[in-house]
Amino acid sequence: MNIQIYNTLTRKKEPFKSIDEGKVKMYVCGPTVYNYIHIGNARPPIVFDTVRRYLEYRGYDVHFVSNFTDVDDKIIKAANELGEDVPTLAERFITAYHEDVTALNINRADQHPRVTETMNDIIQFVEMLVEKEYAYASGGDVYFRTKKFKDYGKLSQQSIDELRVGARIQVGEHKEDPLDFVLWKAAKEGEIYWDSPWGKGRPGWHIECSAMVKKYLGNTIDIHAGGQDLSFPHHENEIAQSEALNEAPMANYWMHNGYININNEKMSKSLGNFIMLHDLLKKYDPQAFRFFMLNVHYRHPINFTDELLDSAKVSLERIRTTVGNLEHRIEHSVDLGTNEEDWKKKIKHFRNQFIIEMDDDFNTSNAIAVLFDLAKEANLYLQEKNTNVNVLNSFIAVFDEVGNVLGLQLKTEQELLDEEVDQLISQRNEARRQKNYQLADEIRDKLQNEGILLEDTPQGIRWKRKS
RNA sequence: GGCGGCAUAGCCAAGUGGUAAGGCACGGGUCUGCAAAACCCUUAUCCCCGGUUCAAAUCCGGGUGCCGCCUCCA
Repeated sequence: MNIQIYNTLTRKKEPFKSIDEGKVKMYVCGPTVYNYIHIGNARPPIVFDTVRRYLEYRGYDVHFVSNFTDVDDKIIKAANELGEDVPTLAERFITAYHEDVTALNINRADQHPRVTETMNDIIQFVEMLVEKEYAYASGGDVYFRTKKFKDYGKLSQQSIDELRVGARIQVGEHKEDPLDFVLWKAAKEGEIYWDSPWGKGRPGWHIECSAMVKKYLGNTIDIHAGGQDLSFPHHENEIAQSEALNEAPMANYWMHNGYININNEKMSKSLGNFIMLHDLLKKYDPQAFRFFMLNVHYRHPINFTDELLDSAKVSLERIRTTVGNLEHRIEHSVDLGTNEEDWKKKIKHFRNQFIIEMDDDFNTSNAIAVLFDLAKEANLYLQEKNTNVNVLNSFIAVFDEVGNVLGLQLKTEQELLDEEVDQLISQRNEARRQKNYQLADEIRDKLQNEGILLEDTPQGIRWKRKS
């Protein structure tokens, strides 16, 4: 079996083969840090964190790099508006980004390079492009000579001629050709700047990724990923810059995730329907949000509504309840059931099925369906009078293993009850023994109001916190 | 105008040639002191019209509807 990846470059699923056996070099375009990220921005980190986890699960040593754009027009504008300087503002939102994304159980990249810390490499990169005549300085700016790069348009399947028809030169630009794009931008009066061979300025948007990929991962990497909207012009331009200079493919596999809509509308400033992840996470379980995102194949659009997120939360809860019930059974049962091997075989089947689904272009939707199948099987097992601790543990182990790959915490930590609650539960047990169901129900209601749900099982009481 | 995507049950969503996964919601049942959890049952002529094929949600042609990119928005 082999992992299949849908490659935007070829518009096909292809068997994944890494450049160096057992190793994967992967780059994901990161955020421009001028504000909190919105929920659409959260999709690439979630999706590609999951891809990374899966590749690691399959035994690859993954070198994962994701950048921060910490200086650009939007940041400068935001900083001006807030009366803050650019580095302070960027730093603030980088910190916020890490907080938000950590809540979603997204692992840190091996490197998170910033534009401002990669300035020498960027300048060098541009210089080399100028030397090769793929770039030219003009009026303090430097532009990429797009028509000189013959493969231009190969990622987005656009012909240069068609593009040229729609392109336009903005007033005040010094391009030779409308399709040329800026590599280095001269600073306006009062703007933050870095010195360069072309005067004071800052990098254009696309060049940073080319420079960072080269610096941290090399000329050709295995996977380059980002949101669908980045494929043109951002990734197209990255390819042009990098391949013009390196004379080697920039990445073997290009992966792009789909968009998120809000109530079936595109998120946009004009519609005023931006949802900041930061705000969402105050109200919702981050795990439920991650689950919600993974429940849809990464290349398909997702529609976000409160109802759908609620529904995802209930779905996730179903699996967690099963895992909780398995754990509860271990604590409250020493009975040894028979046919241990048969059950273990079944469990193994689900584990294999999970791998088959994920191998198929990271089909998390199907992988999650396997989790529900496993939950059903576990629930059936829990209905047996005698259960075997080893089987229970095997179930839990697979939930844990698979959950980890998806970045979902399925095991609930066992909290200790505080004394008061503990006492109430004892009182209720006593009341039930005496068939004083009125009192028993009163206590149950009281605890429910405090957010503690009681379930009577043949193996004794089980409680959980209301989520 | 160019490039591309999507249309599957009340809702969400897999499935890309062999006769429709999974979840949420709804209804019925079992279990329970009652619940909860769980299990069982029920629920789809796969947007329309043609065509190819023994066989199509799945391939081809033509419609209809929605959407994205081509404007530094993931």
